[in-house]
Amino acid sequence: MNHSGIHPAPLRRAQTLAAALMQSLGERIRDGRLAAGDKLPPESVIMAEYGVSRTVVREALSKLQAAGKVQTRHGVGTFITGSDDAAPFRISSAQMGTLQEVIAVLELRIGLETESAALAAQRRTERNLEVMRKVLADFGRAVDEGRDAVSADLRLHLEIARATQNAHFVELMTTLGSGMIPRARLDAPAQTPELDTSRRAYLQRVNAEHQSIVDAIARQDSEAARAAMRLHLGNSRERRREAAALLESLQ
Amino acid sequence: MNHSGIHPAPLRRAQTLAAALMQSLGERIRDGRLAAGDKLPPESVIMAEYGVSRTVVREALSKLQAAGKVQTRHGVGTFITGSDDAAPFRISSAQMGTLQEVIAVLELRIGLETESAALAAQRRTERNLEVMRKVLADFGRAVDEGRDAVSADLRLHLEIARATQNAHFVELMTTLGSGMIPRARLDAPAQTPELDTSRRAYLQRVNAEHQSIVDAIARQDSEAARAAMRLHLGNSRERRREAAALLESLQ
DNA sequence: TTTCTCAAAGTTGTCGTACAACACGATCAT
DNA sequence: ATGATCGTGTTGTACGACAACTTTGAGAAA
Repeated sequence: MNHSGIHPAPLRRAQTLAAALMQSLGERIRDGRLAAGDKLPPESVIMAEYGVSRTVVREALSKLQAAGKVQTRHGVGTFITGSDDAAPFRISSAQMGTLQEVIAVLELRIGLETESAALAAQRRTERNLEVMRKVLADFGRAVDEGRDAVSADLRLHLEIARATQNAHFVELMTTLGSGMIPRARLDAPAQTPELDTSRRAYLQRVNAEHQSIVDAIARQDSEAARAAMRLHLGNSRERRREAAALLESLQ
Repeated sequence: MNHSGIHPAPLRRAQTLAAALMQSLGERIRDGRLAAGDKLPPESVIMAEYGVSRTVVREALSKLQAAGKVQTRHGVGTFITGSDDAAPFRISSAQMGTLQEVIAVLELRIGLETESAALAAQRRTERNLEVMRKVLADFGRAVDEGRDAVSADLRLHLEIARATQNAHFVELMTTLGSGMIPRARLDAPAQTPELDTSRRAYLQRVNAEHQSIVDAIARQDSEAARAAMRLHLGNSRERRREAAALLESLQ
């Protein structure tokens, strides 16, 4: 069982082995350890390196292929595609399966949206403010009536992006948001009364945080807006952690 | 060999059976014959319908999954995901034509990369540092020898993104970076001696800023790293403005 | 009756083996 | 020297088996 060289990281199990392997190989590519045009090791070698079956290797390669990162030629091998100038950034909701992934995206949003909030405070129009306040009300109503509040949440963050008057923030936020929507059921009305009251309390805290962000933007205090947004997303990250731990304990 | 029902189109062989099957299933989804939320038939049924092995079916489903069109739940089934074709985020170099556009992207980068630098300071490995220092040296050499320094610039920013250990930062930075490269000629050796000395001075200031970012990351001072990065990108924005004004006056 | 337990069935995840199809380089016959 | 042929390495497909996970429902316990 001599793997000849450095054994790769032992594949933190994401959801399936294939997904984990895809992630690992994807990192190798991003890192530059595997450059454009390079030939990947044969499937048999990858099998040995990671200690998985060929089924798993092939599924991982298949996903990378679908993602446009590699290209396979029958009887020859698999090659890294030379990032054809346009390497579009996208996040599929499938990737948001694990808590790790959700947190990773939140980290990105912290960077993006704190700046977004600060710029919004400087540049928001009255119209932007109107929309924000309307969405804020929608959110509160959704919470009271036990409806799904994720959509209103997303709309608020999108409107803040719009208020920067910089189209890139809006586009990027849209891309990131599309991955959030399918998680709606997680935030949907809970089954038991205890969970439901806890959910309401949770959503009301979220709403209060939203309120203070909008307030800061309204009075054009960009540093306060930045801080409020960072607090909000940081709290979201912690709440995710706690929710995951809670679900774990209920199991 | 009675497939019991309507035999689907006999799979015009695209390249591989799996690819053909993926295409066929993808059409069913787009057609609306399979709507969002629907459950696909079990793999065993698809095998029978198309007369292919489970290997092929699984590879096809795997590709659809990677494309975000379906989602599989272990022990339950495969389901159509509600139109996840959310527009991917991309920036074409063609968009970077006007000064306004360049500045808009820089604003985005300020948000993204200040956070990136802060996280990098907390999480960077020794290997990350090595690469950063090497790239820093490359940059300096390129400046001295009058070569193009944009590529080294990009590589440094990419390595900082890598040091966050969060793949999304790398992916996004790669996307943003692909739009920067074609601007190389602007930073290429100038024609006249006066412009050349000014260019050198400019690039040496950039290098100094890079140095202080890397220093902060090296000593794991995340707030300093954040500030240094913000300073760097903010200065870049101003330098762009000045350069544009200069070119304008020479016109 | 109601609730809980758990056993069974249905489905996807992984493994292993075998062979077919393809590409490429080396070898051999002419 | 040249061309055909074979061998080897690699990916594509098939089949069978079992593990892991969910859901459901039947039976046991309250």
